[in-house]
Amino acid sequence: MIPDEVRVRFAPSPTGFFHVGSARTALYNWLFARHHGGKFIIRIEDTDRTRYHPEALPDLLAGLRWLGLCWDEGPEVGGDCGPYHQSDRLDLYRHYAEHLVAGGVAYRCYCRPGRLTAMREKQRAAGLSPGYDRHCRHLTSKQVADYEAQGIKPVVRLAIPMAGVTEFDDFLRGHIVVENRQLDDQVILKSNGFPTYHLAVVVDDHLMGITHIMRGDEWLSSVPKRVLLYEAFGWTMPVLAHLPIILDPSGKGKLGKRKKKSADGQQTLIYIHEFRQAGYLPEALVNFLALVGWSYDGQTEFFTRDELVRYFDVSKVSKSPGAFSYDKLDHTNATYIRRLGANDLAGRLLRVLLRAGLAADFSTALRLVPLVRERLKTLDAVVPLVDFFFRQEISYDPAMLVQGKMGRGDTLAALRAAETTLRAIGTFDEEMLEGELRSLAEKLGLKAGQLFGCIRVACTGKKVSPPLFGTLSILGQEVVVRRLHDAVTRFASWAG
RNA sequence: GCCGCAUUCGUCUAGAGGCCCAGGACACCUCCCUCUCAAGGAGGAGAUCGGGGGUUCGAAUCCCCCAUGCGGUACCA
Repeated sequence: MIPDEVRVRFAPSPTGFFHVGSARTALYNWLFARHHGGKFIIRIEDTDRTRYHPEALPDLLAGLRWLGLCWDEGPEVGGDCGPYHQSDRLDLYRHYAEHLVAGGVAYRCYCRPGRLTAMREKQRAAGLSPGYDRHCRHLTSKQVADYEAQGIKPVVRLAIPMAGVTEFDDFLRGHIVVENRQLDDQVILKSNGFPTYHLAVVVDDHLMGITHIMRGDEWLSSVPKRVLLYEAFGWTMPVLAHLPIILDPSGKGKLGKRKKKSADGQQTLIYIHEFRQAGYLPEALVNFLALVGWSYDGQTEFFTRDELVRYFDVSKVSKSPGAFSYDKLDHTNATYIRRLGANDLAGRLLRVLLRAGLAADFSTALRLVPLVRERLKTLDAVVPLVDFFFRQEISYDPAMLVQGKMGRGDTLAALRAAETTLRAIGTFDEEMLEGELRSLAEKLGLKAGQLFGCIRVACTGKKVSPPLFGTLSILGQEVVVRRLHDAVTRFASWAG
């Protein structure tokens, strides 16, 4: 089952941004390769010139690198089986297509697109399965000469046997049998000289020595055509495993290629660069993605990359599609954030803060870490949580200063007392602050929460903030006193 | 329409004839902790294993039928 050297590939088509569903497929291939000490190859399937998107390839490679899915052969790294762009391998496909035509397994077809659409419409109207009517399968040499004389550029079609069955084994789904009459005489070489997917993939997988193919379920029904090609070439087919697709959070449809709102109106992220920008850790995304469709023991939820490599087993991949749960991703991400070392987290947060235009520095970021670490689902979430540390002015509705069961007079008195107390305090560390403010609350006849809430709003402009004493301590006496003073004046004029 | 694949708590899944009146995780609820929000701790609710037939002493696990969902049916991948 496992040959001397395992070679797997991830073969995306550069038609759009790197999608999280593709990323999972890439991940499984990568894990499989690493698990078996084999090679992970990237091949770019750019045979559809009409759907080609120039930003797709850079986005893909950046995404793979971000996720840590390094490849052994492929774009930018080269390898012995190149080129790794199908558009650079056109001669190869033509050669093999020609070989098939010569062997009678394929034939040239001169039908024009108009005739084909009309034919399909008629078939559909008649309640038949649409399919090529094999008009050109047995042309006389005179007919061919006529078409050629008219300058029609032919396509090459695979001549599917008229009867019998094609069978194959899928590592996950078992033995599958399809009747040949269900199969169409698929185009394998387009009139522009480009191959279609079916030919290119077979030729490349063979030439590149691919031993195992793991790809999305949507390809399962095209396998018989490939079996026929392998047979025609006399090549042995790699081991196939068709992976279940990833569904959107509702579990109803495929996680879309396009950005759309989920049922609850939340923005859903689907491209890898979006997860990156939103502050997900690549290691968390990898951990999460590994578990959509695969499980180790049904118990373990967190795996280091090495553990993933060690434990990954394709035979334990689920057969049924799974919904993408953003809640679970957030949970995984939050857990990874909590486990990060302080310096590491500080560095990552610093980048986010700077990107948000806040004048942060590393040492402040490091001091912030213990205050925010347990409160972040994503790195970006740090911005609204701590922005007040880096702003000169904060703004808020003075009404927020009034805490539950407090009147305006109480509030004003509390703010004034807090200002006085904190102005007079000697050391501005957490312990001292807590002691002073607790006794102040007592003196004022307030619950600790009431006083603290009041100060919180005055100093952060928010009802929710990191723990108060740590926050005040980092803010520093000068800023805290100033903000309390501002609060007193603002509140006085607002309460009028 | 035709063909193929799939179907265990809302979601991700464990489960490969008795260990399962189905286990874990997310989400949800309650309580504890508590300066807010989190995190953490302790509990709770939630699946007659899509439905119906078999096989068997015994089925979520094997077989058949049906239903539903998804995918394919392109000079797209």
